[in-house]
Amino acid sequence: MTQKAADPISMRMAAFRSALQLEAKRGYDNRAIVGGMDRFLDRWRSDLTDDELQELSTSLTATLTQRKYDSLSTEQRERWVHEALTALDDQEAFNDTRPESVEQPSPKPRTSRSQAVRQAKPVSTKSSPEGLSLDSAPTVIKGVGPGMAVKLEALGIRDIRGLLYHYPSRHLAVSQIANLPQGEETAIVGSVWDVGVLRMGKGGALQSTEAVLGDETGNIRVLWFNQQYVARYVRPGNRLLVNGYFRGFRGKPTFEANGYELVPDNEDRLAPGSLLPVYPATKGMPQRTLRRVITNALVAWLPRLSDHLPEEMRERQTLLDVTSALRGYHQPDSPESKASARYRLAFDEMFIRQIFMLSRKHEWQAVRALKLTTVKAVMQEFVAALPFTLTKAQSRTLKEVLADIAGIVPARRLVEGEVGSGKTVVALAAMLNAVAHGHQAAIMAPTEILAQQHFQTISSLLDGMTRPINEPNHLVIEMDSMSKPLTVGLMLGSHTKRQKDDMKRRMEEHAVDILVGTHALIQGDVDIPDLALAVVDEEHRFGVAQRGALGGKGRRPHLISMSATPIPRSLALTVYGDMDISIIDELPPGRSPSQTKWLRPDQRERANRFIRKEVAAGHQAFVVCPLIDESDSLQTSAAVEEHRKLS
DNA sequence: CAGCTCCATGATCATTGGCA
DNA sequence: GCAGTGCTCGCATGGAGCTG
DNA sequence: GAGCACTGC
Repeated sequence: MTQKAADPISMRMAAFRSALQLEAKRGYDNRAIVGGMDRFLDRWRSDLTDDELQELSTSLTATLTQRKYDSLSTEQRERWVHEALTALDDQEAFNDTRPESVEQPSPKPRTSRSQAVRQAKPVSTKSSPEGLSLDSAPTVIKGVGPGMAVKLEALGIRDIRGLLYHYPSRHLAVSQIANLPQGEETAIVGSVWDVGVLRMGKGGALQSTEAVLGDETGNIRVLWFNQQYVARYVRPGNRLLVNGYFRGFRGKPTFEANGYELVPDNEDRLAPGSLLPVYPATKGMPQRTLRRVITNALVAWLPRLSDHLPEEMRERQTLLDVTSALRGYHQPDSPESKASARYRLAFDEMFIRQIFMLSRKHEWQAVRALKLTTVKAVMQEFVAALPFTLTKAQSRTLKEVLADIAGIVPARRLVEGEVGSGKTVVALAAMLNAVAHGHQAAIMAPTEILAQQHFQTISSLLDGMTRPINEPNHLVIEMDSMSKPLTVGLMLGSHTKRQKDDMKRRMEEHAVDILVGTHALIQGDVDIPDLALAVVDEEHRFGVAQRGALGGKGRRPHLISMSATPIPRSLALTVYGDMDISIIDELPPGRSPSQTKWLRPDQRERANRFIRKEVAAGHQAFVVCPLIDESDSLQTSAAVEEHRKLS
């Protein structure tokens, strides 16, 4: 190591002292310091200026003349270390009594600045906290000015709350030097014994910083590639936090550092076993700064947070209070405390979501709907006319739906079931029931193709009852149990304006009873004056906002939502907390459940063989490709290419 | 496609001094 | 609102993966 | 070394 900077003598003393103490702790095996004690002494002494040498006490000078620590016996080493420590004490006592002018002959004033490791200031807001809230700009935090506020904004942080809730994306374990894990990023905290610049790379073009860091368990070489300036920032005697990887390089154990951060001596966090937060960051915002700023925010604001969950509830659920949870997730002292903090914060997210959902449901149901009591005759005729019998799951779901719409509280029900499970049958039954009361119903799909499919399904389900007409996009149904025929209309965006206008007019005149179409079209263009029931397919964000679109004239339609997305019930309850849920978990007989297989790229030929076999047996297959034509830049398989391979 | 964030990777050369 | 002054950041490169 | 944040006016 080279390029010694002149440090205040006290820093050098501190480094010497910790080296001695570690040596004692390790049983005087001369391994406390890389290279051994003798080399350390040489280096240490050669760093002193002549003036500084003059200032050394005689006992310390004597100690330093000791050579060949290596050759001493353990007892001799012990004695020598003891003497050296005493000499250091003397020296420091002597230094303390010296007048100030002699004390600070250091040529670089910056030492005092860098060395005055930023103590956690008792007040972490700039001005008085009066009039500030969690919504205040982050610039009220010490260390945050306009420039930094811009960078924080890029991270989505625009107020104090944003800082407190800027969660670490991961944590690093703080390890001791003696048992650093291999191949896993960790953090270590230790005292700096030596720093210097190291030339490497071709012609020594890379100037890297090398340091020796020690804790109670040992010491290690730390390396910052191509960051020469670290050597100017870090001084011997500093307490330093580094994160990085422990690797052996050509037999030399080396810690490849990614970051560095000075740690105040009185800092009690960062004990071995605790966890260091790693935050999502931006250019110009190293982890060190984010940690500092967030710590400042935590210190100033956590005490002022009040918990939105009542204590009784927290106890019942064994949840931490918010304050501890936030502190515990930002700065956990163990994996366990991180886990319990995380649990509480996750609970909050779920809980708030639930509240939001419930309020949405509340709002939806604040307006009355039409009572659509079950018209038994119609239901019986419909079920009897079906080309199949309803499965148990379908009957159950239909019953639930019919019960919903029989009340004045607008229904909000999600019917979940995989493709082919028969959701449309249930929806159609409910719509017929609405029509039996003399009202209108609509079913909406996300795409034209799906809308068309619904229309066809309805047509085939009611096959025996359709009356032939020569008007496209219309279906006329005659049921014995109904006093008059009913009309089903299909409206698509691709229809001509004339067709659409015609359909709109018929809807408004109530000449159409059931309308099939796409979400956008029905919500945007059509006024359905007597809408009593709306069925929405595969649209999960259908909320209160859309109520206006659905004849919000002091009345709400019942809402049935359909989804084929197979998510577990518990998750569905969370995500669709504003809806009641029915699950059709049974396929009609003859339908085999679909199977999903995942194959690796090298198993492609297996898939192709399977396809060929099925096709040969007269079945069909389809392959989904992300592109139609092969592109130069993208390595994905294009439809054209895939087609060639398979044919 | 651009613009990001994140992650992994990077390892000289020659002289010198002490010792056999 | 301004100026002076300390404090902090300041790797380079390439690939992967994400988002507008 | 350059910009930022803080301090003191």
